Amino acid sequence: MTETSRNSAHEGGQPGRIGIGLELDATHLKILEVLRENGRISVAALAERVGISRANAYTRFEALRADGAIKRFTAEIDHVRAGLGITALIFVTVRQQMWRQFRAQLAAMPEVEYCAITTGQHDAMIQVRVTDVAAVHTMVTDRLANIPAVKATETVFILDEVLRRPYVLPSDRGPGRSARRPAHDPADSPGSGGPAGGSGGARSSGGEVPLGMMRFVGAAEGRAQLQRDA
Amino acid sequence: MTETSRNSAHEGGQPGRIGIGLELDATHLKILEVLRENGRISVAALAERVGISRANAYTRFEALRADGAIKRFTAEIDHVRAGLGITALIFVTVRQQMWRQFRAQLAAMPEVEYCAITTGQHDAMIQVRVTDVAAVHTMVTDRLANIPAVKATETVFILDEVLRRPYVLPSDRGPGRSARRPAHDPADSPGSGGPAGGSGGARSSGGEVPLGMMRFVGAAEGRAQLQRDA
DNA sequence: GTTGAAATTAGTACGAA
DNA sequence: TTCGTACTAATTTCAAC
Repeated sequence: MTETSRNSAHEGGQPGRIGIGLELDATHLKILEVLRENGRISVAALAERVGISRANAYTRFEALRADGAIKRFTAEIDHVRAGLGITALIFVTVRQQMWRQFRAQLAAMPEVEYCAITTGQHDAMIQVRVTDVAAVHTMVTDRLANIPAVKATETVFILDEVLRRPYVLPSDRGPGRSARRPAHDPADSPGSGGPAGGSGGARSSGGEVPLGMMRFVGAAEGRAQLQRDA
Repeated sequence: MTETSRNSAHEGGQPGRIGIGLELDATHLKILEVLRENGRISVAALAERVGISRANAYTRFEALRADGAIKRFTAEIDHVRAGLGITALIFVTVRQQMWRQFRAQLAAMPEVEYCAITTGQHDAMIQVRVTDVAAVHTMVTDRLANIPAVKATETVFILDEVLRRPYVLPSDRGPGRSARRPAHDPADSPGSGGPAGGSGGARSSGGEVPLGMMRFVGAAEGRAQLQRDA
């Protein structure tokens, strides 16, 4: 229920159908644009803001929902007012072939708001919200340390959340640049084929990383099985 | 409009009033609980699910909105279906006394979905969503590198988003544990007073960090002025 | 894909407990 | 404060164009 979609996989929509199920046109994107800023707007008002008829808005709204382009509607809550003033990032190194266990344990931790599998030095990044700094320490040393799948952790505190956009859309880019494929020199790509298939040469540097350097690989050993493990 | 609230500051609610403006009781939390999972629920249905009258639900709903506990309602969008299949984290080291410029430049980058100021090796972490890997490279080398405030970057790709909860609430914890202050030994805190006032001793380690180690400081030089700079 | 009308539901205001 | 009810306004649905 709380699991998000895989980057490269579908999420239980129509079984057998992997790719896109709905071709999003400019109007669809416009609807998403309005909806991400005001998720409680009525469809009637939405139609007016987008510039289409109400019936059309209802049809498209329902299509976006059914297709999965809109996953859910949610309220953005002020964590500080809700009593969770401390936010931390915990970078986790996961023991190989224990991803499934790691995922299961994560689901049982209510203070975890976000978890992503990453390339680079660590294997996963989790964001937690707790009441005080001590709770972070408890979380890392007591709860995470007791998971066999967790090999090592590194914790960082979030001092300030500068920016949070309610989901980026390709239409955010100016009309001059293509949304599908921004203009660039095709020769200077660091690696083609996407990160999910990443298994290129190891370029792990120890100290300060110069501008633009990417940690593309380094902890990919246990990640190949990720696709079928969980 | 897209700026989120400071961890330790208010956000333009009632001027002069810093702390909490509304004491949240169990019913308020219950409302938030429902609303974060279904932001489009009608107040009538909300009242029924929470177990209060409609009039009461309207009053509390409005109070939560006015107080700022609910910041906004938004639609969760499937970035892959929207055409932004690549997600990356860029860790940025910011040149001292250039935070204001850094923040301003960030606002002009539509592909940035989230940016947080952190403790640890780097100063900020930004999450970007783009169409392909090449766009990440372009973003880092062309756009970020041209910001004088940016000293160094380190990029990591997100292979999978395992978990995303629509905002964690203190009520997520079981009823046995206190929401305000979880039971723990007060002596084993890594540092008291919260991370916002962080200026403790430097404990920066170079290689693999053992379990539970925290990068509490290390790049705090330019961060003290953060409170008044931007 | 659009417009317009009917049915339903949502939002407001009030007095009572 | 909270609840219940009645009133008003809006939204959603469904029809025909």
